[in-house]
Amino acid sequence: MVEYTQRTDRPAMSEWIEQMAAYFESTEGMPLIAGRVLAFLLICDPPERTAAELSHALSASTGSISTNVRFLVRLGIVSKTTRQGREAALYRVEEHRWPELVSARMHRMVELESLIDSGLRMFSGQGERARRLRTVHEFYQWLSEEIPELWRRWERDSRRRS
Amino acid sequence: MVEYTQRTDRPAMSEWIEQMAAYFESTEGMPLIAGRVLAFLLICDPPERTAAELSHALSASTGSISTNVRFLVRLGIVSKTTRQGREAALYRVEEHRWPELVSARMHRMVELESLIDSGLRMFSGQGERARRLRTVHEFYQWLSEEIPELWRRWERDSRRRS
DNA sequence: TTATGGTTTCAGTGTCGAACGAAACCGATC
DNA sequence: GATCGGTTTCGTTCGACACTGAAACCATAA
Repeated sequence: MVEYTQRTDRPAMSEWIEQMAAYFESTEGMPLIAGRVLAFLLICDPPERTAAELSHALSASTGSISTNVRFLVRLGIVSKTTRQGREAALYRVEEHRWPELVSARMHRMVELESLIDSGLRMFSGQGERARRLRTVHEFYQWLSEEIPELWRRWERDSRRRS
Repeated sequence: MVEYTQRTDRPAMSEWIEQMAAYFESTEGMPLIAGRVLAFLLICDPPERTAAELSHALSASTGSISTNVRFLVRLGIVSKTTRQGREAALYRVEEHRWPELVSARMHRMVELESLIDSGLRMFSGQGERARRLRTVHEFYQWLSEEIPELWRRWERDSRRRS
């Protein structure tokens, strides 16, 4: 008889997981299963799980778990640990990495600055064309100073807290 | 003989438009055509265009232009103006709205706080489970104070500039 | 009223990617 | 060696959605 390792206990728990997955799907474009794995790893006890356990707990195919877990590892929010004498790899969420991910997301937003910039150089001659671009550009110039500043502040504040 | 209203003049221009569209597709999940329309409206001269002109300039079907222009209008970054005595509506980019859009995007990121919060309440009993959630929660608590602050600063700085 | 741009609606097409499940693979144990 | 979990690879299915093009629609001008 198989001992299923703690399925998503109560309905409330699996509902919370679904909401998390839905959030990541809609705002980050993350596959549903990846979001479920991430959410589950945040609250499962013990915190380390094998791919097989994830597959059982979330009733997703082993194939899907494999690709999505790899996705999360590449993202940097989940880590894979192996031990000798134990064939199964263990996955756990690296929750302290969360701020880095959000930071990276914001930096990608600011990346648009360089594109706007090149457009501005390209059409600098024409007054009206440049006007609209300049308005957007001024904003990104401001933002691209503020965002790094924001994360320096986070470093400082979180260091102080601990 | 038909007078095409200024197709994407030089190859450099249409390439810039493609890069913009690609950016919005990859980081915002925006349809390619919507990104093209947005980019084109940022640099076209004169700045107001009819749907038919957009269709010509970007060689996209009128149907696609219709749906994507509506999408951009609903987003708030493009406006539609009609005049009496003129059946064609004119579209123009509302470049001063750009900061609002970026702000909205960031606020959606912060929305995760409430979900994490509810999870935290749900599992507050168990020590280990709550630990990971609390780490993430502390970050979002900090962030959800900083983000509104950031935009207050933008209001202030941009007012000063003008 | 009819004719003339222009715009929207809608059904159909093609593409992309999420998810599955079976087969292959890999390490460790017996 | 063979066996046994566990993991990855891979071909396939399925659904979503971007895009098209033609038909319907609408407002103005003749």
